[in-house]
Amino acid sequence: MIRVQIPNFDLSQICASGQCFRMRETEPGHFTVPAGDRCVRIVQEGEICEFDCGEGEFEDFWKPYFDLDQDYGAYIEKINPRDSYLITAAARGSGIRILRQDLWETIVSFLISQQNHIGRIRRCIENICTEYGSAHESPWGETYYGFPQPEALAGLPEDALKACNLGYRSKYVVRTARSAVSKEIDLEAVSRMPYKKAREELMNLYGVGGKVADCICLFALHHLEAFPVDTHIRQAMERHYRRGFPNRRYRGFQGVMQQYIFYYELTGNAAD
DNA sequence: TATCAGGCCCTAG
DNA sequence: CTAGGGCCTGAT
Repeated sequence: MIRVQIPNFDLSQICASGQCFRMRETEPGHFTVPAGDRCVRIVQEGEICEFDCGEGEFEDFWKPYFDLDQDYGAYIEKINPRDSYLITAAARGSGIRILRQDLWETIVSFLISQQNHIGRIRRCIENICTEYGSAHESPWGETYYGFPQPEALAGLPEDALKACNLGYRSKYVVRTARSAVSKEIDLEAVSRMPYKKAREELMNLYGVGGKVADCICLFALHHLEAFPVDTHIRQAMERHYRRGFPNRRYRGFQGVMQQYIFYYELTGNAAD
């Protein structure tokens, strides 16, 4: 059990920010976080968190996963004080972190996310894990399912994942799994590429367009300059940044700002 | 009952 | 290169 104090860290916000579809708040302040074949339980009260794992695993895996060494207050301080919209959005989501999720898992997750609702996205991924992932025993005695490797999906017929409720996205996932297994795309290599190159490479995958590629770059590869534009962000841009988002000012960490805006738009901003 | 979700593919012009 | 139809399913 690891007990730590972390400023600008709020698991509820991260859970709702939609970067990770497997993370759950089981009861207020109690979280289960699956990642790849791992799983950890965390209890949060204010800035104090208790990670239900050993120190080695915390340092080596979860600390980088949640980007805990980064000072997000520093990002927030760089926001233009005259930009009241972004100031408000960042205040609302000040506990958000940009995660470092597994590349393969993130590719599949965001292939599934397109033209889809969050609830269904979660169910789809859950279905895939229980159907094709391997069972594991958690330290606290629960069995959970890991995320299946590409090999587990590459041999399926293209529409097999419709049984997991993916609909027309089934073939996107299966074909992408085949590309990974055949090394048509080298995920190891992609993970070492700079943003633009990685984005370009990912867009060669069947079903991966610009928006999905940016989500993968941001939420798995930690390219903070990636700025995924979906319908919510597009609307926010039209309402608040008619002259374009000030990319110059936030160069290199626009993705962090995107998350503040996305979370703010998603969780409702009626209290403006 | 229609519309449209955290898009992308494909085909026409 | 740009525009527009089609696509699974389900929430509203």
